[in-house]
Amino acid sequence: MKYNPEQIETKWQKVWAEEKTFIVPNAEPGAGLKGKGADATYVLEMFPYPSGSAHMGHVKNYTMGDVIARFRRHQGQRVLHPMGYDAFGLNSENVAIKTGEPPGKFTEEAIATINRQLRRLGVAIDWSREVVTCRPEYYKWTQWLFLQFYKKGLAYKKEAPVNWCPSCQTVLANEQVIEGACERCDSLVAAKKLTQWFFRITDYAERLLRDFDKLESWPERVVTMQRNWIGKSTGADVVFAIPLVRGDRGDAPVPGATVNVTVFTTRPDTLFGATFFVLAPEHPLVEDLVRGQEREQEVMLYVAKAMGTSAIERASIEKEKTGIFTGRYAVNPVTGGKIPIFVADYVLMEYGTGAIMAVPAHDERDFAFAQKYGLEVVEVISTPAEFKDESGRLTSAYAGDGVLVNSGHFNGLSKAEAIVKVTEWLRDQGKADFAVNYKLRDWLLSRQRYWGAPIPILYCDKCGEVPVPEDQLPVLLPEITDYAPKGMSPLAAAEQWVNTTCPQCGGPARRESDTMDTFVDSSWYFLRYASPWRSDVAFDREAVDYWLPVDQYIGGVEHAILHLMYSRFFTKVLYDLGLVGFEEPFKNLFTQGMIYHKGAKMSKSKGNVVSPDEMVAKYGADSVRSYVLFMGPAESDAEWNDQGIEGIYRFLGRVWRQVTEAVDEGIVGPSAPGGRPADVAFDQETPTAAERAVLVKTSQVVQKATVDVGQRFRFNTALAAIMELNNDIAAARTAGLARNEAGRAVLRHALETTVRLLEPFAPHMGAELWQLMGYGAIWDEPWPQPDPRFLALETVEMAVQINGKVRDRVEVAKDAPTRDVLAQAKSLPGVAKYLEGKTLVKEVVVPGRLVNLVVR
RNA sequence: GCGGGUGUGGCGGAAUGGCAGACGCGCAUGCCUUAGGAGCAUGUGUCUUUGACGUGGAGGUUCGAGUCCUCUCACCCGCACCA
Repeated sequence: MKYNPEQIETKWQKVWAEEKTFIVPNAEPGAGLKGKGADATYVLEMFPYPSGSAHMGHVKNYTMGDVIARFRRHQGQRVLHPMGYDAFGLNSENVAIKTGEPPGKFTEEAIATINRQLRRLGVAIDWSREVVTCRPEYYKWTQWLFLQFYKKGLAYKKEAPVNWCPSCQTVLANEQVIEGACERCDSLVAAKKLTQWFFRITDYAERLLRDFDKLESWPERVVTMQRNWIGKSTGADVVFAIPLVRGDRGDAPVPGATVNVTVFTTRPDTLFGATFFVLAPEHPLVEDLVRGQEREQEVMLYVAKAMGTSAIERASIEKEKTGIFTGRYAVNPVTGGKIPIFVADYVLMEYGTGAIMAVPAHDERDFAFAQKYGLEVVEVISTPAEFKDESGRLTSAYAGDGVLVNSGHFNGLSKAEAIVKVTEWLRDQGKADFAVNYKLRDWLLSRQRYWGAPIPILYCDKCGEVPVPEDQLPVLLPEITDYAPKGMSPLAAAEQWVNTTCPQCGGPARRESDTMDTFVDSSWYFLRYASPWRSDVAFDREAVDYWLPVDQYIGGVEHAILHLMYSRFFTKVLYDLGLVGFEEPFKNLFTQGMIYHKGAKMSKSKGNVVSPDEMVAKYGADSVRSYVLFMGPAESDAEWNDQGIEGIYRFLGRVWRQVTEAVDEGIVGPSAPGGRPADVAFDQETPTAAERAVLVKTSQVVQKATVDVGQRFRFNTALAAIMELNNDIAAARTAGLARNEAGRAVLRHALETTVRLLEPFAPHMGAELWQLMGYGAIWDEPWPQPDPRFLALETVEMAVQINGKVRDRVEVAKDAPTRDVLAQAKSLPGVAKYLEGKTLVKEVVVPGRLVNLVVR
């Protein structure tokens, strides 16, 4: 019987669908369950964005999750392994703009395609829990969650300079801007001042940092990336006074009157060296300071120019810093000295207060600026000579440690001491306080696009901003005909939909026409899986308590910040709202590497796409699944190799042949003697050396595969071990192990074990061979256990080294005493000749491994 | 610039401080076959081959280093004027 993957795979896929094999009910309601079920495991892969069809990256992602899910089921866990679609978003909308067809149509077609592909891959998914974010039964609850955030003051509207993508015709979150360009289309992002909706994620900055401790296993680099993104720095807020001058407020300034500006600094210890002051071009104070003053025109011209410069250009570090003197001065709060105020584009309005104190001696950027504009440089931290020229002038800024100098009564303090002392001193005068600053900005969630969940807010002339009452949810997307963006959401043009009545006063009201960022949809989908059928709540609390948090989350590293941080934020808010009982949604995270082909990421434009459908048609799902995991460590990027899958296909063919032949020979299968496979224990008194070798190999491979799959996620080495086992079985059969009953029993055990270990990777072949062996549902079998009696061979071959070089080998009993091993080793002819006439200095014996004799 | 990572045969990759190159691909030779992008067997790091050398490079620790430490080079990823 030839291995025919197509035939057996469709056969078993049908069985799994008809028998609802992988549909896992929730625990009985009210079964007294509180909290996570001891037998509950939640394995989740990031759900796909349905843009056409699944690619090899998806195949790898979902296969990996499937292997883990099937493995844990074998270990006796109830496994929640659901699937859904992140179905709102620009891709479908752009198709709609081109074709004029509703985006939902394209989306549903893509979903049907990916659905079919995943089923054809044999992924063990509970399809009864499918979640699709663009369907009203889902986005109703996205809107409901928005309203909960809104009620808590965590969703708010404000006017702010935002990132505008001129091509996508919508605003973007900070996280979606990569090097000044739109992450979707690479267009240069422009700064635009607009009124937009935000989530107050900055309120959670500290907890997002702190709760990394609550995670079990996340890749270090993902944590680091989030940490950097949140960008916490500690220091002080320091108030600088700017004396008013003639023309500021009426014509006669009150003597001593000032306007105060706060700056954030991480280096309050260097305050004595603050020789100038800089405002960002966008800083509102700039206009006030120069109004009616001599330099007004010049400064405002500079401001206009700076604001017209693209974000990338401005951010480019190579670019020379520019700036302009305002003609005004600020008072250094520690020295009382007047320092000039500049406007410069190296100061960013988005960070801190948009104003800085400049300490050129100890800050590289300030130093460069001071050099260019001939500003004073005062050393206040003792600086090593390498940073100075012969005359003792600083040649570059020194940011390192040192002792304070030129700093009045703080002289002699260390940097760390001074940071505290200077801040305290100023705090007592009301001029400073300790402060923490974050790089993280609030999450801009509104989008001027059609294909998203409408923001459930109304604007009434009388009542103002009014949330849509919960019982009126969902706010359905209206059907429209023109999807093209025009700088406003296409929804704004749907007059019938936009114009509505105010639920509070009954008067006319207009709907918010912006929709939500799709990352809102994906920030809670993992909760919906617990009870997607509930139409009365977003999720069933008891079911969520039972299944969540997610035990193993798997996806691409490209979501390290966006999706993963937003989901963490959502979970914390829901925790604060009392809606869930945990603060971190994903206990363990695994980020898989990408699959490349011909040296590049697969993409249609490069023409280097390997189609999963074609590969499945040619080699079968089992081969494709096994190959994507055999390519290399799952977390590494890997290059697709057509000959590689060929090799795996041949391997599966060899297993197939090996087992079917054994069935024909009556070694395994209904006609073979023996009981249930799980009971096979090997009770022959003394196996022969050949039998023992196979038994030992089997147990060792069970042990390795269990650790590799269950703990290390090293599927490639697990498969390699199974290949070794299969090779050894083949060799043993060739050598005549099947000659007698004992040998046949050993072979039977080894073959059955091979099939069971291979089954998570190649579930169809596993099911088919298991059936041919006369057994039932392999997916419900317990995972094989190694037999402790057969974890090591009776004798081991040890290397014998002289001075670290292998000179001979010795065969000894596995637990031979060191003394005997040494004696045997020394008597070896290949060793004795090196010992002759030398002094033995040291003897090292590593049991079971090697002997090292050090001679001189 | 800062942070993180990776460098091992012709290729993908294995190796709790203990015999470097498991497993797979490719290649070679032979067998089988009407045929082979099938199967089987054997071999396959390099070299000046009784042996020596080999994990990007240079040092170090150790009886012993791909693995630990120091320096260095190359490449990749993330952040990037963050005060």
